[in-house]
Parts: sequence; C-alpha cells; structure tokens
Amino acid sequence: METTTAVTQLSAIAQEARLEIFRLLVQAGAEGLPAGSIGEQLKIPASTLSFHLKELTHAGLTSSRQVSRFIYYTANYEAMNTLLAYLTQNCCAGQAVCCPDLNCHPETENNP
Amino acid sequence: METTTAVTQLSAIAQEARLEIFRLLVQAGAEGLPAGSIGEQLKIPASTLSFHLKELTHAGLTSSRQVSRFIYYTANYEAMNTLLAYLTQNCCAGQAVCCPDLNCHPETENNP
DNA sequence: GCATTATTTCCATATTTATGGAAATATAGA
DNA sequence: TCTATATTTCCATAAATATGGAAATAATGC
Repeated sequence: METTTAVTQLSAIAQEARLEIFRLLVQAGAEGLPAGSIGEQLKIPASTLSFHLKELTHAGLTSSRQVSRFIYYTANYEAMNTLLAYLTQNCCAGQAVCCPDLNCHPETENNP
Repeated sequence: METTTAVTQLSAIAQEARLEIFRLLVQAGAEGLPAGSIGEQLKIPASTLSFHLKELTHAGLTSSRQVSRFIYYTANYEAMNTLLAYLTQNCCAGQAVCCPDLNCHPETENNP
C-alpha cells in the first residue's frame, strides 16, 4: 500500500463527522444506508453530509449505489482492513506491545 | 477510548511528513532519535519539524526526553496499539473480512 | 408534463493546518 | 563568559478543509 493512499484514508477518518459516518456504515453492514438516513441519525445538513461522503468515497473507504431515488452508502471493509494492516506493519513493526489483543470480534465478548 | 482522542491521533498521522516521522521513530525503537537526526533524514526544516513533532506529541503518539543538548523523540507504541484496537473494534465491528491477517510480526515472515 | 423527494453542486465564508525564515531559548564545553 | 550547537517559538503567508443555504440535478409516481 502506498503511503499516499494511507494518508488519504487516514485523513478521511480523521474527522469527527466522517468517523461517525463510517462507524454507522460499519454497523449497518453490507446493505448500507441511504444518505438521508445518515444525515438524519447524525444530524448533519445535506450539503455538509454530501461533502463528507465524497471525501470517504474518494478515499475508497465507502461505496455507493443507487436504489430508486435513494443512494445507499456502504463501508468498504477490505479498504479498512488494508489500512489497518499497513499501520500494523509500518507503524508497529513487530513491536509486540503494539499488536497482541486487537480484539477483532467483540460481539462474542458478552456471551458467558 | 474517546472518539475525540481517536480523531486527534488519526489527524496526527494523516499527514505525509508526520506519518514518515512516526514510521522512522517506530524503526528507531525504544531509544528513539534526536530531532535533528529526524530532520536530516527526512529533509525537513527545523521549525517545520518542530511543529510536526508537537502535533504528534500532543496527540500522545510520541514522547520526548532531553539528553544533553539533544531532545530524543520516541514512538509511543501503546498509544498506537490502543488506536488500532479502537479502529478494529469500532470500524470493523466483527466483520471477519476486516480482521484476519493483520500480519503483526512481519520479521518472522522470511524465516523458512 | 408536473409535483415530490433525494441528493448533489455551487458558492461564500470561516477555520484550521502547513511552511519556513528569523529570532529566542537552552545546553554544554573551552 | 563567550561561542557553538540543538531545538523551539514567533510570525507572516499560503493552502487546505469544513460549513450550510440556495439552486441545480436526478428519479419516481400521478
């Protein structure tokens, strides 16, 4: 992965509103959410939201598809995976303290 | 981890020069590097470097200590670990495609 | 074709961030 | 104390980013 790509993607999520948008889309799963629904839930005006969605999509972290009058946005898991792998390899570089318990599957946590 | 903290730390590394600085410090290990050495290797003017180092340190991603006339900067592995864990948990949320092969210890890769 | 709804683009504005020279500060050695 | 070295702070400037209303575009159903 190019450093430039990493910087672009990090910039995309290095912003309160966009990080929240991305988290919401991750929760939404493969079906994603229409722009309007995102704006409603996060209380973001349409034009501002559109700007942020463009940033995320430009960075390759989200995708969109049209469904009738709605445009559904989805999180691009592969891209996030690649970014995390880049950070782990380049910014932890085998330092054990940096990698041990990433706790990938928290949904299994509260099952006694 | 607070979302605000994540945004601050992501912003810190979402910049070409700072990401390179951080990577260099990760490679440098626990001893770290004096500011001048970083600037020399990355060809960054002193005042600009100082600005970026302040950003990284303010975000908690680096620390500094004075050694005679030099100020040594070190990467804060724990902080990066926490940030990666946050991203994994909040921005992958159990999506298997997002977590499988983070390849934490690449230095063991080429040992057949 | 017209009205309705969803989203984007346009635009002005405000704010933040990045850059680097020059001066200031700090440490150490002669 | 004087000088050299390391780093930071100050400052002006440039560039990028964020915000949201208003208008434009696109899709649907009547």
